[in-house]
Amino acid sequence: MLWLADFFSIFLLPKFNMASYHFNSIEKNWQKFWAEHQTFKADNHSKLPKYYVLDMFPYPSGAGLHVGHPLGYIASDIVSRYKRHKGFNVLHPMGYDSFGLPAEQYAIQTGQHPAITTDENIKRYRQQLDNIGFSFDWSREVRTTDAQYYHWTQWIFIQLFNGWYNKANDKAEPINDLIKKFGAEGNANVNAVCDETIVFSGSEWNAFSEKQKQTILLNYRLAYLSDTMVNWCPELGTVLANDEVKDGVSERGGYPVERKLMSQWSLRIAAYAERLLQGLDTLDWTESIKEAQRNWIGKSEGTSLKFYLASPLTPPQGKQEPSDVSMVEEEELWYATADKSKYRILKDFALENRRNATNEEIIIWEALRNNQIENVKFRRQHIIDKFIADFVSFEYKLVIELDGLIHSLEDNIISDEARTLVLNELGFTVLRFTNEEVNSNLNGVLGKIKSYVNSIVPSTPSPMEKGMGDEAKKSQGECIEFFTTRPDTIFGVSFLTLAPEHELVAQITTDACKAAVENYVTLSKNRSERDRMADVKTISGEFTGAYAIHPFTKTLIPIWIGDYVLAGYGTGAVMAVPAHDSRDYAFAKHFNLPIPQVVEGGDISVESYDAKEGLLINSDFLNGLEVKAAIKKAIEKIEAEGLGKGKTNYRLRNAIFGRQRYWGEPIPVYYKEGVPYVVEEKDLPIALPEVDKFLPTETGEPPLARAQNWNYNGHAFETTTMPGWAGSSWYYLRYMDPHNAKEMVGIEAVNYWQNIDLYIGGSEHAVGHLLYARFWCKFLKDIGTVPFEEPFKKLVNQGMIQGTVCTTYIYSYKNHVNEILKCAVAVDLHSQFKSGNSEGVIKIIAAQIGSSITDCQYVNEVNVPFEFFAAAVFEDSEGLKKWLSSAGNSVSHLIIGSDSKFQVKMETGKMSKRWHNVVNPDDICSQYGADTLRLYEMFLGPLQDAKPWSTQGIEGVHRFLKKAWRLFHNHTNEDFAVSDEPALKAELKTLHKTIKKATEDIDNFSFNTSVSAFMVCVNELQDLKCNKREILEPFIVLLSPYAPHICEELWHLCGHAESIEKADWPVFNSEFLVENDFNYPISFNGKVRFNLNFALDLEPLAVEKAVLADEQTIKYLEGKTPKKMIVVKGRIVNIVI
RNA sequence: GCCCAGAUGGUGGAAUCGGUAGACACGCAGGACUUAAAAUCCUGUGGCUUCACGGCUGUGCGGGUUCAAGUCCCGCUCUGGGUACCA
Repeated sequence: MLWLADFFSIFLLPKFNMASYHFNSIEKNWQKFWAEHQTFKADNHSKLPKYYVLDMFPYPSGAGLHVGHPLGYIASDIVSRYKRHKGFNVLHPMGYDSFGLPAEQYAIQTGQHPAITTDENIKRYRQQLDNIGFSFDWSREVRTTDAQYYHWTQWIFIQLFNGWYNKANDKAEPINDLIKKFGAEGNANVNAVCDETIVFSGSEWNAFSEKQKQTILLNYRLAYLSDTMVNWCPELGTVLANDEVKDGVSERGGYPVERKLMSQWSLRIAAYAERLLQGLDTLDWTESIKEAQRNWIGKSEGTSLKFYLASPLTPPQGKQEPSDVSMVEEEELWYATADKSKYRILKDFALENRRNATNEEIIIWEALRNNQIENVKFRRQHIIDKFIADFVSFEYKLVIELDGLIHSLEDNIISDEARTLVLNELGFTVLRFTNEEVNSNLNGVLGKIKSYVNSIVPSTPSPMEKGMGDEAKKSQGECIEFFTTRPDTIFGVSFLTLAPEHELVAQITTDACKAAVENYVTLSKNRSERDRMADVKTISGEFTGAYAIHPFTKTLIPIWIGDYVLAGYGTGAVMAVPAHDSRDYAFAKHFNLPIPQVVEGGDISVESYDAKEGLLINSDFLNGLEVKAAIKKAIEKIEAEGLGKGKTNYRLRNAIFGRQRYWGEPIPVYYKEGVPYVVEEKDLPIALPEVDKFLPTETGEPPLARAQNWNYNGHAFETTTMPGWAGSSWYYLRYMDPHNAKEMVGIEAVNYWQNIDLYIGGSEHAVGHLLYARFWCKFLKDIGTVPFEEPFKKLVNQGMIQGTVCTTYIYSYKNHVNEILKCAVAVDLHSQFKSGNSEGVIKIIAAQIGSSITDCQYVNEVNVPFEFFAAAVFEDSEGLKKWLSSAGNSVSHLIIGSDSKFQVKMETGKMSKRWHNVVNPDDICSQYGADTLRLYEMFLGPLQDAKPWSTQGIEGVHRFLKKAWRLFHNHTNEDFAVSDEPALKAELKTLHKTIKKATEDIDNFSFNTSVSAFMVCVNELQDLKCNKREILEPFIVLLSPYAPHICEELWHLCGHAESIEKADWPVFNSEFLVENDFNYPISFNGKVRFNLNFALDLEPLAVEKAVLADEQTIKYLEGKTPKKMIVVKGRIVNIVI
């Protein structure tokens, strides 16, 4: 193919075709010219209006660019070039999102440093991009893997760490201000987005140890360390964000993902939930992307609501006391006072100790519990710092220890003296008693406690006493809290459902139901996330035997558990209204529970009526109200009675920010006594260290733990790295000021360029990248780094260019001499095999191979390169066999279809190395030229639509360029020939029609239609035999954004020394399109029969008269009188008979 | 299930405001030039019907509004994308 083209260009064309269109040399020349003249360099100090066009920068994968990548880049390039013609100072940069998993996976397999792989891939990408002639300002290139770049990614992390979200001002503020406030007045009046509401005074804050302060501050910081349930992917050895997990497997690689509790860096994106939601309304994005973000943020407004239990809580196990603090609160309390790094272990020990209490311990506890001694509240087996105290009172800062107890690991190592010392340091007094004392002289022991308690004044509530606040005391733990968006349906509640994991399940379950409930809980625990997701239809649950009291009707409501209720959302409990919620309805039907209707509408005997419309019935004080009004009234009543509060829930979770990976930005954090600190800004960047292997350590720590001297002034560095989206969340800012060594972006640069006028990229980033980048932008606005709140004003999603995926299936079989062989088989056999008809498959294979087959097994499916196939069939069987064997699938036979051709299953799918269907744009460029590729990709259809790649039609576009070229050249000898004669009216009309269309189409991103307008223009000019400069020069300016090389060449042939890029966009003049008359379509009852020409200034009445007088009209009227006549000036005439 | 987008010739698609459906291109058929091929150019090309003029029909399906509907409204079917026991 190639050699033929070369042959013609070298030997034939120069001889006979002096000036034909040699795209290869033309394109190379101009690409060189643009690079040498820095034609597309953007100026930060221009007086011109600015226009910022951005493409989503690519991850430089090993497969190189495929024809799908440039689609969006071509569109943005057209807009950039157009805007330059229109007199804008255009910023159109490109870079690489070069941290990522594939390079690291490759590094693990080969030992090759990811930086090397990445560098090679970038070189290849750059070459491919250059071939297409983009007008990028390469002097501004950024790479997320550059230390000069991730310096500032780390800097942003530090700002997040040093920031907290002040709800009062609805913005992020410096943590130092918060610390000052804590010191002055405590946190009672701080309205922050934080994890826990610990209340302390200013003096208490000042009395806290450094460690305690830091622990509390972590609850406020926007970048924080916490124990979170994460999506752990063992195969990849890392955690994944929610949007990186699809259907229980990793989006990249498709490996299973499990839920795991880990200490992780997270970003408090949820603080910005409302602003992220509100901001969407101001954006020029497609509705579907905005909707996807709204769903992801998942705002739901409703109310919290308490149901009191009908009977007091029964202890689930003999030894566990009725608690006035629920287990959750107890755990939170532990967490507040415990050493976080040891918390997980300690918690288990504490629970274990409680369950296995010694006799002496039980004796003391029976005396201390329920405020029996001097009304002092004691807790048992409570975690303080690294220790588990046997008994503790926070008000009196008193710890009571019994000797002879089995302590936790740490306790065994550290002596009792040391324990006492540390506890004293924390402000506690320790009283020690031996088991013998307790057994022989309990009264003496209690007396000592009493006299101590009476000797001191109890302290005001401390942070440790969180959970002992008024609210907890009032509730007395005997209620269950719910969240509902439909408080109006409160009278339709016929049962309550708790998640199987709900904390109260064990405590409320009656003995009669205990076995079944425990069984069910175990069952749901063992069901993996994936099973639970896959199996949505099966309804399951158990009755706990317990009842709650309806807050208004005071009737008894049974409490069930069911795994359709998620522990992680709301309160993990649902007030079930089966008549008006489809899931509750299904549950009620399945277990035969009542379905009382409280909103009019629908047919409750068939299905639930979920619509938020209708009048309330059977609902006491809500009767007769519309749903909306009823919701309002119900909330008022619930709040008035102290049963709950109007509340807004968001589905948006805080973003986990750490990855147990090597190839990412190091998190600029070090640990001092287990407390995280950020490094000083002057020490940035913290460069990614060298490691011997890119794998976790033997002890399971991330790869960075392998690095030598991985510490900061002797303090160990964080070993996790940032996730892939860190670098891409702010890269658009760095382009504005890419070489600034002092700041991430200078204020002057960001004030000039502002936010992005046009952002083009794939819709696969709908929630991930676009949401995170918006979050960071809002944060950067809060801290004064950028002057705008939304980074991307207008977003256009280009559709994916899909490839063809060809699949064949491999079977292995044994022949008559017991040899094991393999054959590749057509699709129809595979479907038979799958449906269990292996007998039939064996028969067909045997018939083809011509021998008896004793055994036949399906082995796997193999994707075959598309280039082997013309149209789902394959004739070169030896070639295919060869390819299969080179891909590791040696086959002895191909099973041929009835048409004696080998058939392959063909589907459209993603273009990827994996499917062997990547089409390289370089091939198109060398065969047809970059201009043809650019025009063709635009001509394929609307930018936003997904389309399978095919080269049919590319000839037409190429032909068009050749035609355009010929307009400038003499027909006989092909010399350049443009005339300076004035243009004719018809020629000007064609030109201005095209100016109008091309201008409007770019503004509407309708690039396919403007390509067709150019074709129409060239066809018309060709018919007019037009070679006039007055027409052709403006025309190539119009065409140049699409096909810059050929236009640049023609522009210079026309005698211009400067780049066509500097030419002004032609101005449309409507005068040339003015028509004096119009060929009216004359229709009868809406059917067009013929046309009549009238002057356009002829009034409708006159047109009507003239039409009626026409003999054709008379013919079609067939003697009837028209009932009505419509004349639309310049459009149509319709006669109603 | 829910949300969003869409459905037009053999194919990709056009019709931006309710006003001649199928622009432009591919493919196909026929022709010109040529020893031949390539390249280029010309003609035709939704379906049915007719020697022809023409007629009928036609934008996923069924209704409706209108002088006029691919376009607006109601009810479906199917396809693509997103999302999910979110209370």
